Amino acid sequence: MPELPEVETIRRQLEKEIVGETIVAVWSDRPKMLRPSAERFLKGVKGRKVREVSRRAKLLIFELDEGYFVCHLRLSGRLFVRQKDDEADDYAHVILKFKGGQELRFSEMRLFGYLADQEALGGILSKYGPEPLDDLTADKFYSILRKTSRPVKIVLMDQHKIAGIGNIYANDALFLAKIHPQTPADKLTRGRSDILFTAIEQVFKEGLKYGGASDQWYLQVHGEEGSYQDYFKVYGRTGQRCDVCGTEIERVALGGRGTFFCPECQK
DNA sequence: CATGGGTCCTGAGTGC
DNA sequence: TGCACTCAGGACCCAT
Repeated sequence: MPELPEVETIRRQLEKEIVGETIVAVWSDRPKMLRPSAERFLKGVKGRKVREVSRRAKLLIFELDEGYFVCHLRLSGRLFVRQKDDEADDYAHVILKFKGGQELRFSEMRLFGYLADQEALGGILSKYGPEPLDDLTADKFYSILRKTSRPVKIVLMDQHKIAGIGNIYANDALFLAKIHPQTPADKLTRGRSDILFTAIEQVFKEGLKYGGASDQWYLQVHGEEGSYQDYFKVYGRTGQRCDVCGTEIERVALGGRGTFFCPECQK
């Protein structure tokens, strides 16, 4: 699932590919993926030029010469940069067509992802928590954790508390920090909070270094896979041996999400 | 405000 | 081989 490292990898690639392009048309066979509606979305972007591609949490933000729109990849979303005569992409439900024949194709098997204009977003961008690689500090992180007794993994994944952490990196960061996912957030000492904060930075940097994790659907803008999935520590590794102690990795459900940990290293 | 459950959607996986 | 069924999963919505 695209999390901060995957979305940031795509952002960096898009920045090189589509800045300066002018949107001349939008095609879709699933108009519900365009917000607030296909008609209004089209009206907001047609004829506009892409000035910059930025990111907030897991949202890609396309800054235009007038206004902006965003894209959320949710579970199985992919963005491909293609030429108009390139062969079709599976599950491509929205295509932005640029002047000159280049295209930005939004492929989304589960149909949870969306493109939204400013109007459809309301104020949601300001409701996200701090960016882990940017404005989050060890102090802020500790103060977030001590305010709730929910399991620490649930807190990590709460976008309103901290932005950009999803299931893969939450599991792997907790493993690196040797913290059990179910630990109540407010039971962590300042020292362990600091270790977890560093672990989050570490797994995100590693994810970025490998171009993201392509364990299910995620692909980069030309269809390449990332390779962080080859370096998963616990995520998706039920029954395999822990790299540190050799104990079998376990899986439990926490908040309805698959949760992976080493019962020996993470107590 | 904090918390937890339901919901969306479809391919993959399971059982027969 | 193929059918019917269940499940995963991010974030929003709603009830408590």
